[in-house]
Amino acid sequence: MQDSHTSETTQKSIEATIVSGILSAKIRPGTRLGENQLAALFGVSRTRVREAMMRLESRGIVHVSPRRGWFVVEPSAEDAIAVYEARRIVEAGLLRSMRTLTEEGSKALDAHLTEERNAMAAGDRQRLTYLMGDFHIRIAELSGNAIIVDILRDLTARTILISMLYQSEFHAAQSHEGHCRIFEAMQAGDFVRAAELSVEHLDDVEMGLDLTARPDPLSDLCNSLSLPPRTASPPLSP
Amino acid sequence: MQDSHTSETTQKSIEATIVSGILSAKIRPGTRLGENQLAALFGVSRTRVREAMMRLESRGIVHVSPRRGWFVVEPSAEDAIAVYEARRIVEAGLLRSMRTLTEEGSKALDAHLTEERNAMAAGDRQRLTYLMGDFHIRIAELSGNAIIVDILRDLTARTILISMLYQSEFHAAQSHEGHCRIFEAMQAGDFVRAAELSVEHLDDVEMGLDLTARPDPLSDLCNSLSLPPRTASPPLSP
DNA sequence: TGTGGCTATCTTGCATACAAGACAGAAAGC
DNA sequence: GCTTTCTGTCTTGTATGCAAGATAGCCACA
Repeated sequence: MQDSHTSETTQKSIEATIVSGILSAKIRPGTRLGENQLAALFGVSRTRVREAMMRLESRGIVHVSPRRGWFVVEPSAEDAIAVYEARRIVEAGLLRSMRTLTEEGSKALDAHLTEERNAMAAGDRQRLTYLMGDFHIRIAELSGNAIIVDILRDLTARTILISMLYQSEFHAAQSHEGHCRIFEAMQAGDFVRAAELSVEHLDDVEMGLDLTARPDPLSDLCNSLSLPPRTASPPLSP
Repeated sequence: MQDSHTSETTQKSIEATIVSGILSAKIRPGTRLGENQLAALFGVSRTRVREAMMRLESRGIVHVSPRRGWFVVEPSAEDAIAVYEARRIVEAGLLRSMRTLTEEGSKALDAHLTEERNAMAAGDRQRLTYLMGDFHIRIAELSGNAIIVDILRDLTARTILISMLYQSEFHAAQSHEGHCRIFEAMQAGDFVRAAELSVEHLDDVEMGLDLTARPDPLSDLCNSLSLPPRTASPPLSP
């Protein structure tokens, strides 16, 4: 699910690969997604790449600058606020709609929180970013409602892009603590409390952002100079 | 916004036209959307039609049957349940997140409810279907959150498709009454109550569906025989 | 009369070709 | 040295061509 070019290039693998790359913080906001590069990477023609880009655009993941190229979105401060507001609405509504936490669900969340702890102990920041977002998707999966899962996956992807732009430092321990408290409320069957905690948790994370910072203080520069982004792994190299 | 081929064929007009057609119940579920037909209708090449179809597919509005064609989705009974559940989650979360109802918002909703009454008096069922769905979108617009508006628009489109498949008769008066009660709660500033009423309203509508009915008892037949659907206006004729 | 298979036609899937615009870098002028 | 302009290159935008598959209708045949 996370390597680029499998032998069988299925219909939506380009789309899924890019979203997966964002969710695991391997693709930065503003990353250029050239049709030719992607076509070569996946061994297909530009046509199919464009179709994937169109779908991703309708999901709010990429945007096109006419005759310049496709870019992973760089959410503005207003966008960031809207995304967090949307997440509060959907996640609180979701938790409030829940009635029971199944045994499997409890185990799944427990295992997830253990993974979070392991990643924290290992200092694996990229994996941690992925897990912190995935927790909320896991909760959506408990509901069994694929529509909500899709919505939250896309919102989480945008959240990760936002955090890469505006989050000066990563309070992983605090987020993990928030997740644990939400889980405890769910285990206690108090889904109203879980919803409230979830809203507070999202408020906390949003408050930790520096939304006064320009979205692209020097990532623009990097792109202009055709330099790779300032992280360990280059965006889409095989 | 509702006629097919304007002189300026903008980037997303195909997409918007089809969604608009569904929202106003002019396009039935299962309607075949031939690439060639749409291309001719909009005066563009199949390429752009395909791009619009791709975006609509990612929004859950159409689906493709390989080498057979594009079709407006015919939600299954399970899909219908998931859509209503998702709407309850999002709309209840939305209303609970609201704090005030502005003067403009109150006027907009009031005007909308008047339109509903007018359409009921005129017996304009198609317009009524549109308005009944649009009420919920209007509420989303009050929040000023474009993400939530988009989500609810797509869910509403699917809701209308569901009602065309499973709703034996249309209790417009009952729905209108529900909308009025939600509006009253909002005017009173009681958004928790408004959220509860919204959930009940959606429950009522869902209960009015006959989900045991097969999704396509004879619309399949109509398509197979290349007959127009059994409504007044043919799906996409100019 | 019913049934099986064949073919003609129509559909989408996918690649490619060409056009138009944006950008970078060089060259020219001041 | 600085600015301006021009041109080559690279990008996406769009149409078109061809191939593969699905379907319908016809024909042969039992």
